[in-house]
Amino acid sequence: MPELPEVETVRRVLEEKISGQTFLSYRLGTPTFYRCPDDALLRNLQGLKILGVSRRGKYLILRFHNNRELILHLGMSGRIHFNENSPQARISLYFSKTSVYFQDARRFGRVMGRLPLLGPEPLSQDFNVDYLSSVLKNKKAAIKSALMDQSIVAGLGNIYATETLYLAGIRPGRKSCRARLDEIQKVVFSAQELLRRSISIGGTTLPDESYLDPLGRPGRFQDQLKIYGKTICPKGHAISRTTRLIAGRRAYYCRFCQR
DNA sequence: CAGATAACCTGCGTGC
DNA sequence: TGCACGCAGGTTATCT
Repeated sequence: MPELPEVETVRRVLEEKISGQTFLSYRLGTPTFYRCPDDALLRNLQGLKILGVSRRGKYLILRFHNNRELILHLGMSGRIHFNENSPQARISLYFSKTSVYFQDARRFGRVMGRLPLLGPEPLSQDFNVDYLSSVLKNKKAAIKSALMDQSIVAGLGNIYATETLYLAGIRPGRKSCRARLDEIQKVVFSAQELLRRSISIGGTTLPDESYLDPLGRPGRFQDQLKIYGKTICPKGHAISRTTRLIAGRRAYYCRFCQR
């Protein structure tokens, strides 16, 4: 489900709903995430006031008093909501006035104490042509793999990497080191444009509705996708797919618009 | 050591 | 109807 714009949308709702409240207790589901949260980590946060909710890449950061943090990652199917009746929640967080439920069918979500090492935020000044070209120039891996590598840039997943490469006119399987400077400029610009526009309308909710914000609202960016999940590109060409897997999945692209 | 691949886990749609 | 199979927005451990 969730890439940067969706996580950012979740962050905004969460911050609005729980800032200033005290973290009272929690309950783990059975089974919980497949990488279980550290019980001591959660225990040690009890009684602390939550100051706000931040985001880094696809990670949510609950900021507590005393510089303490709780990191959430939604994985593929994770969803945050406030509905009382959710016995299947993998974890429930009880704050003084609000209960937060973390649902996650596939159990790939995570609750942890610290962030992993991440590349720059794609919407920050640090993500620019100089940076990206210096990283890509020595890499032979497919450019799509590079864009989805969270240690290179934090927040792009399958949907936004696919769309970015379409807008930049680059095939997903192209070797990173074979991207020209003007193309890398387009990658940076397109990714930022996509992410900004998507955030402004609540992210992407695909037809299966596996992403909804914490209040159950869908995003609207799916209407602006150019090739992800499509059979033809905006110019009417049939979409192709790579025979080889790239970053573990088949990559979709237009062989006329992308070189 | 970079890069590719397998594994983690559950649910849903498809085709036989 | 039942069942095997493929596929899904992600990360990470393990290979080559």
